[in-house]
Order: sequence, then C-alpha cells, then structure tokens
Amino acid sequence: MKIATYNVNGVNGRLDVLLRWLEEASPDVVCLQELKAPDPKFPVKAIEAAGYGAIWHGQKSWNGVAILARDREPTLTRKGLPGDPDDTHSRYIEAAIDGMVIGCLYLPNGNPYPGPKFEYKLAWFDRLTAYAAELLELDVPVILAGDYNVMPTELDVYKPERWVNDALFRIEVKDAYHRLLEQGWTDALRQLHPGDRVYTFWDYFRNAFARDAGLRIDHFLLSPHVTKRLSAAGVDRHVRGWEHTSDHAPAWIELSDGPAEEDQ
DNA sequence: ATGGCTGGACAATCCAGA
Repeated sequence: MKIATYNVNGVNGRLDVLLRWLEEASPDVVCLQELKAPDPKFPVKAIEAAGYGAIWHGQKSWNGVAILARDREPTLTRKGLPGDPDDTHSRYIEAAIDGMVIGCLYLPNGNPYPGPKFEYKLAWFDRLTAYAAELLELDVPVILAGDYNVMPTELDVYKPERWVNDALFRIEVKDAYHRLLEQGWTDALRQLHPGDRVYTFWDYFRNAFARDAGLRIDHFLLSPHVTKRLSAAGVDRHVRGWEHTSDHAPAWIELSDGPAEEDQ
C-alpha cells in the first residue's frame, strides 16, 4: 500500500500536474495540502475520473486539505483540529481507510518571526500534539501526514545557518516537533534514510531546484502499529521539475500488508 | 543578507507562501 502527501499549491491551478502524477505514481491514498479553493470549487469530477474518491476541507484563497483514496471513498472521521473553536483555517482533515486513521495536516508557516503568525503556529502545534496523544491512546494504526512547515534537523536544510531565525527552523518549532515524536511517533522518511539529504520543497526563487537548495518539511508520522509495516519511503522529486509545478514534490511511503500478515 | 518567484482575488496592486 502506497500513501503519499503532496502540497499541491493550488488544486485547480495545478490540476494538470496533480492528474499527471496520480496517473504515473498510482498511490493508494493521497493527502493534499494548500488546495487554495473553497469547497464548491474542489475539482471532484476530475479526481473521480482519475479513479479516486475524495473528502476535502477547503477555504477561499488559502489553506485547504483533502484526502484521496483509489477505487474507494475515504470515510471522514474529522474536519478541523480540536482545541480552538475560533480557528477558521482549513488545515486538518482525517479519514478511516483500510483499518487505519489517516490525518492530513497543513501546519501554519508562522513567518515572520517573531509575531502573531509565529504564535499561531506554536499554538496550532500544541493543539496537534494534544490531539496526537489521544490518537495514540486508541491503539490503532495512525498516520499523520502533511506539510509540517518544520525542518527537524540540520540535515533537512540546504544551508542551516541561513534559517536560524525563520519560523520553519526556530528552536521552539523544532522542539515542538521532537516533543510530538517523543509520544511514540516515527518519522518514516528519516527512519529509512537516516543519513541522507532528502528534500520535499524547493522555493521558486533563485533557481533553487536546479541548485538543490531544498528543505524537508513534508513528513509522515507513524504510530507503532504502522511503523512495523513500513517498507519504503521516498520523494518524487522529478515532479518538482515539471512545468507549472508546485514548489513541493510529492512524498510517499509504502506499507506491507495489514496486521493479519504481520502476525504470521 | 536580501530579493527573488508564483497564484489568487481583483481588476491595481496586495497578500501569503517558505
């Protein structure tokens, strides 16, 4: 089973790129971020024509998350992160698929630091961490996938010294990420590629992709049940080289078959 | 170090992204 996460940076503006990648990569489940579209503008017909069922949580202009599942309908289990009823951003959606809980998240960028956007990022992170603890208590397979807007270590940044005061690399944010991991989650890509530079984002400026001036900010966090099944992880970085593409590339993991086989 | 690029909402620039 192949599960992907992709910050598509505009689901309508880049629909051609999304469909091309779906056709090529054929993931079973896809977590999308940055739809940049309100609910009625989600391109559900094109996605269904490509063979995917979908649930989505959109918003005008910004944010927006969705979960796609090949040849089936994801079962919606949650829209929006608990902990703040006044939060209007569409940044979390969750589904039950194949006996797993799959949370798709778009953590706030938080720039500029310092400021209210940075404070919102930290508060959102705290809410995610509190909710993640509840998910672990369920003792079922859970995947929290998406754009975390944090480079966890220096290995995840092309030039760490340039980013020390950026909201994606501030110590408060890295600490929050590590506190989340300490609950018992596994960073799937880092688990299988402990020493490699594997980026998921290259900005549009200064020819960043050609220079490989990238960041690793899209992550899969796996609960213990899922970690046991992790067989591969990677990034479809060539997609970042396509015309009219997102500034992120799709990242993916592969899982071996479910608990029945694992117990043999 | 900074400014560079891109899309969306608008109908000229501004905002947000990372």
